[in-house]
Amino acid sequence: MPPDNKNSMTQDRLLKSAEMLFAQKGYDAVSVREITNAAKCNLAAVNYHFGNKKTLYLSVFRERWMPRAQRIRACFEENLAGCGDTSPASVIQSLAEALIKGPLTDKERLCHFQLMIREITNPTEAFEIVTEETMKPSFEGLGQLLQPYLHESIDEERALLNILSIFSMVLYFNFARLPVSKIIGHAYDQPFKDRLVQHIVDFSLSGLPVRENAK
Amino acid sequence: MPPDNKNSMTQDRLLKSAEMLFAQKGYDAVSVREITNAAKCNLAAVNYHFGNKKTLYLSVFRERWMPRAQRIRACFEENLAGCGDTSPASVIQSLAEALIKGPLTDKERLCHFQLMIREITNPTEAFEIVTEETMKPSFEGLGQLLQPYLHESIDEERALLNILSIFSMVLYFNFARLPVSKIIGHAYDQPFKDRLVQHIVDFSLSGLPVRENAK
DNA sequence: TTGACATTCAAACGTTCGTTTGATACAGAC
DNA sequence: GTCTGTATCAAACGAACGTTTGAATGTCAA
Repeated sequence: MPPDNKNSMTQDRLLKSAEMLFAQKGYDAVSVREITNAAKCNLAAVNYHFGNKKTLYLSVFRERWMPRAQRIRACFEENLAGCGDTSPASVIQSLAEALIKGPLTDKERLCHFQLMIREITNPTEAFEIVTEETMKPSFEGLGQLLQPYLHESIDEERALLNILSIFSMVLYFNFARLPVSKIIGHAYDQPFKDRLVQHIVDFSLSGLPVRENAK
Repeated sequence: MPPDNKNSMTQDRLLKSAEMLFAQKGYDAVSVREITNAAKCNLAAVNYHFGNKKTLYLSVFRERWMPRAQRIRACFEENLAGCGDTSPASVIQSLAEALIKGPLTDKERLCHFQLMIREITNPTEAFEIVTEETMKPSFEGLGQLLQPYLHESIDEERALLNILSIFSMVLYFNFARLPVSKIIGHAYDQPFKDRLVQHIVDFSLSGLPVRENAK
C-alpha cells in the first residue's frame, strides 16, 4: 500500500492548481505542463493520478467545486435560521449574504463563480453537476420558500424567473467584477460588498427605487 | 488594383466564420484551420488578410461586434421614441425589447452575447471596446434618463447598481439559455421571449411580486 | 534482505498548433 | 506582350500540445 499522505498530497496540489488555472484561463488555455509546474510535480503526474487532462477537469468539479457549493448552501440555511422567519426579505438577505460575503475567501468565491460561468458557456460533463445537482435543487428549495408569499396569480414559470433574476445578479456581480469596477469606478472592497448585498436585497424586493408619483 | 469584390469576400467570410466559432467555443478552442475550413478558403488566408489569429479575433469585434452593438442601441432609441415619454417603465421596456427581441436574429443575438461573456471572463484588447466604447456610454445614458425619476437619496453608485442589475438579467437570460431551459423545462421560443421581456420589466420596476401584507 | 507495489521522474512519442514560404493565377497599366 | 501588384494555394516550418514509456526511488510485508 502506498503512503496515503504523499499520494493524496500530490493529487491535492494538482486539484488545487488545476482549479485555479482552469478558473482563471479556461480549459483550453491551460496546459498540463502549466498545471504540473504550479503544483510542483512531474508532468506525468496528471496522467498517473487522473488518467488525462479532461478527467482532471471533472475531478476539480467533483472534489472541489461541489463541496464548496454545499458549504454555500449550508451558510444560506444558517443565515435563514438566524432570521427567525422565512419572509422574502429574510430569504433574499440570507441568500445574497451567503453568496457574496458567505463562508468563502474572496479568492475561492471568484474561482467558484468563474468555473460556473465557464461551464455555462462551454458545457462539458461537469455541466450536469452544476445544474442538476446544485442549481436546480437550490432553485426548487427557494421556490418553495417564496411561493406562499407571492401573488396567487404567479404561475410556476414566473416564480422561477424571479429566482433566476436574483441569481443572475449574484452571478453577474461575482464574475463580472472587471467591467463592474470599471463602471462604478472603484474596486470590490468589503464596504462595497456590504452595499452590494443591500442593493440586491432592495432591488429584488422593490425593483428600481422610483419615486411614488413617477411610477 | 485587385477586384475589391473578391478581396473583401474572403475577408468577410473569414470574419463571419471566425465570429461564429469564437462565440461558440472560445478563442483557444478554435483553430485557424477550423476557421478557414468553415470560410472555405486557404489556411494562409488568415495571415494574409489579418496578420495573425489574434488580430482576426480583434477584427471580429471591430468589424462585426461593434456595429451590432450600435444597431441594438439604435433600436432602443427607436423603441423609446415610440413610447412618447422617458418614464422608467418606458426606458426599461424599450431596453429589454431591444436586447431580447430587438433587431437581431436569434443566432446573431446568441453570438453577440456569447462573445461579450467571453470577453468579460477572458479580457483581451477587445475588452476595452466592450466596456469603454459600448457598456459605459450606454449605462451613463441610461443613468441620465432614469436619474430624475429615482429617489433623491439615491447616490450615483446606487443608480449604477440598479442599471447593472437590469443588465445582468438581460445578459444572463441571453447567454445562460442552457441552464435556464433546463430549469424552466422548455426552450427559448417566441412566446417565452415575450414573457421574458415582461418579467424583466416587471421585476425591474417592482422586484418580487410579493403580496402587500407579506413584504 | 528480498520482493511487491505505489509513486516520481526525464525523455520521448505522435499530433496539432500558428505561421511562413515560394509557386501560381489573374487582374489592370503601359 | 510585358510588367506590377493582389490573392490564393499546397507544402513545410518550428513550437507546443497531451500522452506514453521505462527506469529510478521509496515504502512496507514477508
